[in-house]
Amino acid sequence: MQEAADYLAALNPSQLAAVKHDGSSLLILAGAGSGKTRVITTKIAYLIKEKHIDPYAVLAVTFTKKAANEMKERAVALEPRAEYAQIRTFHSWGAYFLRAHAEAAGISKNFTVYDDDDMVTLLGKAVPSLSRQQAALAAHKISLAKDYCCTPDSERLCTISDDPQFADIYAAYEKRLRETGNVDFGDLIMLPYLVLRDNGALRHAMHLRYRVIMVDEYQDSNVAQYLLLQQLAGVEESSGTYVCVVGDDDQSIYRFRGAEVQNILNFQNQFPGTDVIRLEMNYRSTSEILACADSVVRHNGGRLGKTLVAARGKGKLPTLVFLPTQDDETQFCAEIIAQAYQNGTPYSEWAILYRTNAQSLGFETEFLHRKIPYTIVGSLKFYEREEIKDALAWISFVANPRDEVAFRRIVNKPVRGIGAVSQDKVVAAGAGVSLLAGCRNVKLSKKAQEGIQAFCALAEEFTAMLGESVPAAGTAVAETSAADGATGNAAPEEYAAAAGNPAPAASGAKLAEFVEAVIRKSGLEEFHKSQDDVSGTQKLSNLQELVNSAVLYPCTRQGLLDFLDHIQLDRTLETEDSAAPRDSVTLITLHNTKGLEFPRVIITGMESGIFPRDDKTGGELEEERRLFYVGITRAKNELYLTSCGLRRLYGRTNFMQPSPFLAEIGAGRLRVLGQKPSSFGSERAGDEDPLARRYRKGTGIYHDDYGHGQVIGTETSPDGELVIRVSFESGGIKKFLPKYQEKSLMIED
DNA sequence: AGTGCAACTCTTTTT
DNA sequence: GAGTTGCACT
Repeated sequence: MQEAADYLAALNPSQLAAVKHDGSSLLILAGAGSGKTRVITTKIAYLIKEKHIDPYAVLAVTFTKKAANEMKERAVALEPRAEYAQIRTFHSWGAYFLRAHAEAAGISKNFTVYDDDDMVTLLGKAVPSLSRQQAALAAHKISLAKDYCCTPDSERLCTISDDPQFADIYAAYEKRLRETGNVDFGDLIMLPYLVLRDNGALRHAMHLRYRVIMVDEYQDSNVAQYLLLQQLAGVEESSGTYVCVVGDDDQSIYRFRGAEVQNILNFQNQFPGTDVIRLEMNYRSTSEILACADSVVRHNGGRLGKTLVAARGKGKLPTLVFLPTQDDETQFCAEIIAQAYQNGTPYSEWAILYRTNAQSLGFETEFLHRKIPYTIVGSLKFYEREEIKDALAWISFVANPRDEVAFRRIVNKPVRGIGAVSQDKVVAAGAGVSLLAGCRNVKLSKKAQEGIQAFCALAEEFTAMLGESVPAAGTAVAETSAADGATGNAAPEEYAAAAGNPAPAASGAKLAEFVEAVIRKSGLEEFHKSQDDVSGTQKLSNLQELVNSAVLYPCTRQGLLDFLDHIQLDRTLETEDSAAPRDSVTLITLHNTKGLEFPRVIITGMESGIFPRDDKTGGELEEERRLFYVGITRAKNELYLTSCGLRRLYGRTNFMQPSPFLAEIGAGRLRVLGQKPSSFGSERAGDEDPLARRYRKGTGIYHDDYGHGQVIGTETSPDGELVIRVSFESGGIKKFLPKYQEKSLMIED
């Protein structure tokens, strides 16, 4: 009892109301930093503790593995029985459901998940007339269609693509995908929805099972997820399942991935009788920072509306810094971080935020130079590396020999003389059944035939290692103890030797050894070792990293599938390994900051065209604005915004104007440093510029890229520097900034 | 089938 | 400017 009082006493009145709420659906509008996770986890604990809900009947879904892990951890800390609640990502729940109901969904129970690249590969084969780029575009559209639960025959497909052939392309892709037995990410949501929609008994069983369903970050859910939630909750069937969604419409930033803000805006209509509780007390940021955030997001229409109240003090006024160039920007950031470090502020208190990954480069260079440790979040993706995808393809193929994409990836790597033509023949012969059967049934050239033979032998050997298709149970038991001994020594060579025996690997073996054997025997190790030798890459050690990550899984088919699910459904978890310095500055895209907080934040590149991008209008512009809002609300104590007058973009130097978002923050909410560009109402720069004399109107110019030309006019850049306009004989008119580009501007008489 | 060079195109990306 | 794609050549 005492314990119960304690964990509830930590809540403010609205949080407590959200935890105790019952009787109808609930929408919790949780502003940034309002203790959202605390509310969800406390509610889970409360339901189990106080309301005697069976933990097994609780389903809580999030969007990222990280969020799911954190939620589980914190709920279990409050109530140990929460261990048995289903707390997972939407997609991992989908995978779990589909493994149990593979047949109803029309897929293999040994399915693996195709990522975006795999989709493009498969689509390229399903519709060969598509160029690589067309295939990539169509694959993206197919993903989007699935995010909206549109099948190829759906009437709403035209809202996804106006290409009249799109439905056929989509249908061809689906046919080919079903032949592989695999699914793509969209299927992990859409297929469970379709299965439940069409199977009343199963739906009813789900209603009986899940008495409580909670969804986190609901503003980033897509239509398919909404439809799935509707089926699971049995809204129209009075299932009595309690639904609680938590989110913040102001932080919806994944529309381009199919997220539909309307889900949260319309929740009250879609789930009749919904109560709404707002969490508006912000425990993260000082009030000056929140004032900026509010003044920005206020410019958006169609909000549910929320006003954050700072639980903390006023704090420092956020700072806006105008800088001449992007190099000044990186230097400025490095400088204030280094100075703060001198005064005892750890590097880890700082985060540098940018709109695009490409912007990280300058900071990396500068920080390297100044020996400021940094960590880049989310740029290098472990699972997307060639060697990792190769190894995973082999493993996936062993799990599911209908996997065409995996087959094509590995069958001729290293070279076995099996070219595209031979591959097509094998796939045609084995489609929908088994590509290994296809290998055996197909007639190929002598060279290709030999290669296929070697490939099949490998595949069969690896399959045998999973310890199934055992001829006699008795031998398997006998082999178990023997192999256990070998495993204890963990010597890969020993295992390899043991695996050479006709008897299958035993149940005690670790999957890591299987993965290692696959990598070595398939020739991938040798193949990538030579790549390392030539290009100085780290492919071999990356492969070793993959082997290590399999150590916790048993060497069985189930262990293998679990391992693949883990990899496919937790892709953010790159190797958080060795190189990461303990105390370091975080370099991160604005998107990736969602859910994070830092004592000191610098949002860089606050320039029109970069942030927001200049092609953004209407709803998309509002999404950019929300992204800015997310960025601002990451800051606890200090916030800096930087804006450059000149930026290199795609190899060209461009004049930049300050982001329109800056003007939306009212005057007086920012301390402004640096030279204000003219558009912000600054006085003109001084009169006599020595450069102006050299580059007078009429001056002849020779430029390496553009040839001969003549200065036809001069003006002043946003930061008061001389700008010349040059008309070239070749036809274009270009602007130059002599101060920075003098080297490429030769003066002619 | 593998290599080399010219041409293209550049967001964001939980799963 | 850089990384990638696609074609042509061997």
